Amino acid sequence: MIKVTLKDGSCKEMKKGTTVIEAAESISMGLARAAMAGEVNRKTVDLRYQLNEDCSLNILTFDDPEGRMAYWHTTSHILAQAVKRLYPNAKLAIGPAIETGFYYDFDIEKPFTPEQLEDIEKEMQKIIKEDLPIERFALSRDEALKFVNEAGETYKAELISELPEDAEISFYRQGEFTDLCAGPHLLSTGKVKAVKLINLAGAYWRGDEKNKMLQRIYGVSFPKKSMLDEHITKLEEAKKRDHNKLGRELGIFMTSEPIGQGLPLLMPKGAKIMQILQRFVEDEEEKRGYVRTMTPYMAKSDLYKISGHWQHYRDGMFVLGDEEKDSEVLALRPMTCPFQFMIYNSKLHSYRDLPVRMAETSTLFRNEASGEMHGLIRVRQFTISEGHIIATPEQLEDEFLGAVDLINYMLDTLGIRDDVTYRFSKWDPENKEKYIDNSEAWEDAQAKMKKILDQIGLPYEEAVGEAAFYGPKLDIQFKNVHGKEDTIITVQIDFSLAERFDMAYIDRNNEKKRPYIIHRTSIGCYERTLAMLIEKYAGAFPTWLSPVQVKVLPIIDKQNEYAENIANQLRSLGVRVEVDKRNEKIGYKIREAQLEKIPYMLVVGDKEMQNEQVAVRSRKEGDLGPMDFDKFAKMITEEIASRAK
RNA sequence: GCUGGUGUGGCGCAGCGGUAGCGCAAUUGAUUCGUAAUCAAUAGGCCAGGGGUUCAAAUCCCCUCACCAGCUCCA
Repeated sequence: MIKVTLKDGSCKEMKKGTTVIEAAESISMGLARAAMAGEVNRKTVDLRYQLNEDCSLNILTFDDPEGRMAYWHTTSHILAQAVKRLYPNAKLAIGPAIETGFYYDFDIEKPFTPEQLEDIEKEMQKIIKEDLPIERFALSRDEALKFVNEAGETYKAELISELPEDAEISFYRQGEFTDLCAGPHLLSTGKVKAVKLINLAGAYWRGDEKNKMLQRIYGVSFPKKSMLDEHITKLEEAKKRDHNKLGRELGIFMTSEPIGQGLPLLMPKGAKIMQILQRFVEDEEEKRGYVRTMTPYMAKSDLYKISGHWQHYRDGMFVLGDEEKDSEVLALRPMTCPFQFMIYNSKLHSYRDLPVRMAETSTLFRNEASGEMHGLIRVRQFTISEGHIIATPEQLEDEFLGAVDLINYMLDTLGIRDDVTYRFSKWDPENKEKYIDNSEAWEDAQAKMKKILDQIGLPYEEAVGEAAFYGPKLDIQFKNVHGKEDTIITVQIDFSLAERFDMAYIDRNNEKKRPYIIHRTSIGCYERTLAMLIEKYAGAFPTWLSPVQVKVLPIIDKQNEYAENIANQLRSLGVRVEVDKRNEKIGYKIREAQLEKIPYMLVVGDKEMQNEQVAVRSRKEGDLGPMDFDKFAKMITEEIASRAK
């Protein structure tokens, strides 16, 4: 007998060799029905796993992330089985569970059509109905290779051949279908209930664009139909917040075919929000000791050759002129660093001058690949709250902390602190040609950064291979409505460009020293941040950010003059106001203002006119009733000044 | 850049070989009205652009451009 400690802390004696599912059955049949996988001594295991010694056991259900993963992973096998039944020539690549469901990659002569997707889904339903038991078996590496080669599964063979020679390789079989897989898996195909194939996409084998493009099918599944319906509704709701749709509907931005891809036009409302953000950032930077620069939008290739951008990012730059024919070529700037470095180098610096904090509201140009553009998130021209801190090694830590503090202040004020995650982006020592080659300096800079991050106590995730070519980064990540993560803000430690630009300061002992450089943004790229704010607030911005803060709605034209008067008084207080003088009923005017997501509507009729009042209607709370105008003016100006959320 | 999908009046869509339609918005007129849509009339489109097939193309084929999702990339 062995002792098994359960989740609630209780201890249960079981026979040696009891499987996880048997253990679950001994607890309750309900739990056994819901069981998707097990967790033994904190490691996720299959339901078929045998308990051979004293251990802790937790039964994972669909409510546990790992349980859900097992459920979705099994569904991906059902997908693969259905595809093999309908298209026996399809070759299997990989089919993992992901955060939002699962996918499977196939190599098939002709890409799938959406109609075929329906057929595949139907076949999956059949497989579920057949309730095929899922069996696990293991083979030696050689046996496994023989097995998949006989089946003609060349992608699987490639995967197996890279495993160590003594590896024991597991397979899962359901009916006529067998797949190489580490598991865990459910016990039979009938455990899967509601399935939906979501979309089709191309994906390179092993994520490398040099490899063949495979056909990827994404899907999701749930133990109950109602859960699937709920999930689909949620996806649809999220799409309604899509900045790319909402931003256009609300007249924030537009695109135009003759202007070109990745070149959005900010319309009056979008430009107003941008200006508000920009003033906010610039004022705050000034308070925190930054000086401003304004540097050229282009430079000779010579500059980028010094920085290394010409070598690393030539393809991503808009080059003006022909390198073959012209004696010199210019390029639109893809970043501001070398320009600010030139300003730094314009004089000799004492250690007493440092740190130098330079900021610029900087328009940049990057020739993103044609398939990359997305609304305001990935564009070819954008404006960034760029800046560089030149510091002595002793100052590095404090300056880094200061940069993070500024960022967190921005995130708090915008009300998005809880919507972001922090990523510590490191270099990839396996891929040296992507980076400045100095292993020692990399490890040193990363160690310094890690120390600072740990000291602040930010909950960060490490990401290998995400560093800039000149140094490690702290990236602030935001997930868009489609669940895709983008970097909005970044702080980088640069140990190498000071060398390339021969930047220096004179220390206490009258010796020339290399400074450290921190590349940082306050609010990131304005366009991207705007996109994020649209999605966060579903277009209903906090009052201080709203392009139109108040709409005055006269009930009939008799009150137009009073309405204008009210509007002008508010304008003189710095409030952004419009008056709706159209000959429409009040309900209609309210409806339109509400759809435009304007924070306050002021209804004015005879009663208000007589009493110097306004009937306030809040976008959030509806009719607030009549209020003295002065009181409303005080209320809204305070709300704006405090940047209330 | 790659895979797939989409492109029809300002917006949302229908039409898928036989003279371009609906809803909303817009404009004009009437209505002077108290918290999410007043009534009526009118106007608006070389069906993304170019080429081809056909007696005939929004509709079929080819190319280009743009938009969407995914992959790859992202200083």
